[in-house]
Amino acid sequence: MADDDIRARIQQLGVRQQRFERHLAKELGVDAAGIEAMDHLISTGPATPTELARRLEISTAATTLVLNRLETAGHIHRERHPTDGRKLVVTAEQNSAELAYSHVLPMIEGVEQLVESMTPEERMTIQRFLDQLITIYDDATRKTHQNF
Amino acid sequence: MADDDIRARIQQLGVRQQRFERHLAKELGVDAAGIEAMDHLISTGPATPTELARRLEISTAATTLVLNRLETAGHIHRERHPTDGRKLVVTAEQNSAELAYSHVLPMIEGVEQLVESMTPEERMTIQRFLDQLITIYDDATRKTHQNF
DNA sequence: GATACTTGCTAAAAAAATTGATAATCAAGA
DNA sequence: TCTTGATTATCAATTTTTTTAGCAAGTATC
Repeated sequence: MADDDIRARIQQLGVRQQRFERHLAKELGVDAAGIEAMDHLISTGPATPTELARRLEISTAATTLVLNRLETAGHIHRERHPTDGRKLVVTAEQNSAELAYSHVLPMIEGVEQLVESMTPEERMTIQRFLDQLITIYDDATRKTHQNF
Repeated sequence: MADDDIRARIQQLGVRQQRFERHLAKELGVDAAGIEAMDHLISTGPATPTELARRLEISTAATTLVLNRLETAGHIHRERHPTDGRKLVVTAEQNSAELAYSHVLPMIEGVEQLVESMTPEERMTIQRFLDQLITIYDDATRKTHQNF
């Protein structure tokens, strides 16, 4: 019976995450795809448009438009790749990165405090739980694909 | 330091959830909004368009279009509200509900097994963790709103 | 060096959302 | 009762964002 409670909470968490992303997007004046791109650029560093397309799971054509919007807004800039002339390197502007980070900070600090408030055993429990949950979603996403 | 690991996992979970939803949408031939609407109708029973709009966090006009698409595809039907002539009652078709459920089943069973494999203490830890996490996201989403 | 692949972009079209307006209904109060 | 104001679902027009298809430039492989 507790399964249902936990599953309901997992779903609710997903709802909140999406809501937070949309909120962030509105707050910063960019669209949701732009937020995800910025997030990737900030947390993993510069990337090429194709890498971003894979990360956002949209076409490279759509990525071009996302980057156009971000560039127009002054949030990123594109440079030529030093060795591969076909590629570009997309980098988040310092100012925009800091602005975005400042908006995400409350969430980060909240999680930080929450994790710190737990015992090492609890942390391990949570970590294992999350890992297995991710695997479950991955498996479930592949499952029906394989009917072909 | 473990905070970062856990936060990364939380984010990854969100990515998988969205991916699963899109996968489901493609699998069933409806859009993501339609999936969420069906989910609500199946798990909480019939609802009015306005209720669905609130749940999906889109306008009632957009909801009308979502319902049109679902109705055309034979996944739902609309009836007049018994007491309030302005309202409609949207109900999921039995066949579609079962079909949708069968596609979500692998995920549900996975979570079920995962929860069953844990001790009562671990379950409580997870539950508290998820509850607090939801609260953190809610707070973070409100935060910058209140700059006005 | 010729051929095939990769990369990022453009253009046209499709998909889906928003905003604003409208018709029908309800709820209260004069 | 009737009228005023609010609510509900829809429609129409516009905007936003994505996809598909195709292309030009660069790279790699043979």
